[in-house]
Amino acid sequence: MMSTIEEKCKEKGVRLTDQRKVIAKILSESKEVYGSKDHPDVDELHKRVTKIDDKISIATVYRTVKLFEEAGILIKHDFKAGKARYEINDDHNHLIDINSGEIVEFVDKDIEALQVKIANKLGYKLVDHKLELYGLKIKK
Amino acid sequence: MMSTIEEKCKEKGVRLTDQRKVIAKILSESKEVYGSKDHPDVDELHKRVTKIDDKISIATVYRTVKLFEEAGILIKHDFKAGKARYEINDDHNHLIDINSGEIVEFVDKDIEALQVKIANKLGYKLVDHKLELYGLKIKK
DNA sequence: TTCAAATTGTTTTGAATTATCAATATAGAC
DNA sequence: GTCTATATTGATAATTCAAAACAATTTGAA
Repeated sequence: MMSTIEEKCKEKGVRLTDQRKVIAKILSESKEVYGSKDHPDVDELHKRVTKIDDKISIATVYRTVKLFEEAGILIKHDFKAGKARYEINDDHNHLIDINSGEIVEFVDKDIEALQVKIANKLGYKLVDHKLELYGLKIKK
Repeated sequence: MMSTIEEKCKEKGVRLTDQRKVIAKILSESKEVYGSKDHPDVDELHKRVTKIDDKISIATVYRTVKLFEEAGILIKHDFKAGKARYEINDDHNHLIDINSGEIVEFVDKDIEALQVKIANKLGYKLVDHKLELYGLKIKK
C-alpha cells in the first residue's frame, strides 16, 4: 500500500528516490506509531529513518522535509521556537498544554469561517492560517 | 512620563537599569515612530538603542527582550522562522500579506470568544493564543 | 548505453542565540 | 556614607539549527 505522501509526490512531479520513500514512510506512520501528539523534528526523523536505512544522512532529511513542505505535503511548526517540527498537512489546529507540553489537535468549522470573514473584511483572500491555543488542564 | 513597560517592570519587581530603560523606551515608541507594522528583531532594536547609548551591547538587548518576554511585557514572534521579532504584548492578531510581507494587526471579539469555548470543550483553560492569517490582497 | 541533470553524503559555512567570565554597578546592612 | 554580597553588563566564545559547497553517485530520457 502506497502512502499518501508518495501519491502526492507523483501528483506534484516530485521524484521519489529510495531515501525519500523511507522518509515518506516514517512520516506517514508517525501518528499511528507515536500517537496524535507526534510532531517530530529533523533530528528525531533522522533517528527513525536510519533504523530502516542507516546510510541516509541528516542533510537529506533536511532537504526532504523542505521539499515536501514546498509541495504542500508537510506543515512546518515553530511552536516555541527552538527547532522546527513537521507533520502531514491536513489542516488542523493545536492546543498546547503549557505545563506538560502535550499537544491536542482540533478542527472547528466556526473558527475557520470566522477567519475567512475577518480576512475579507480586511481586504484579503485567506490562503493559509495558523492558530495555536495555549492552555492549562482543567481538573475534574 | 513613564512608559508602560517601566510601570510593568515595577509591578513585576524587575530591576530597571539604565540600559533596560533605554530599551523599554525604544520599544514603547516603536509603533508611534515606525507605524503599526513595526515588529523589530534584536538587531534592529540594537541599532535603535545604540543611537541613544552606543555602549549598550547586543548581548544586553538579547537578555532584556527575554526578560521582558518572561515578565509578559513583550510578545515574541517567529513569523516565518529566521529571526525572532518583538512587540509590546497587547493581545492582537496578525494578518500577513504573503506577497509583500506586510503585517496587518487586528482584534476580533468573536474569534476570541470562540477560542475560549474551544479550549474549554477540550478540557483546558485558555491562557494564551496565537493566530496568524496569511492572505492575498483583493484588488478593488 | 550514454550523458546531462538531479540527488546524495560529507563537510563546511552561516546566522541567531546563549553561555562564559571578568569588570562594573547596585541595593541594602551597618 | 561605607561595605559587601549580588545582579548586571560588555566582550567574546561556544552552541545550535539549518543551508551551502562540492565531489561522487544515481537517475531518466534519448
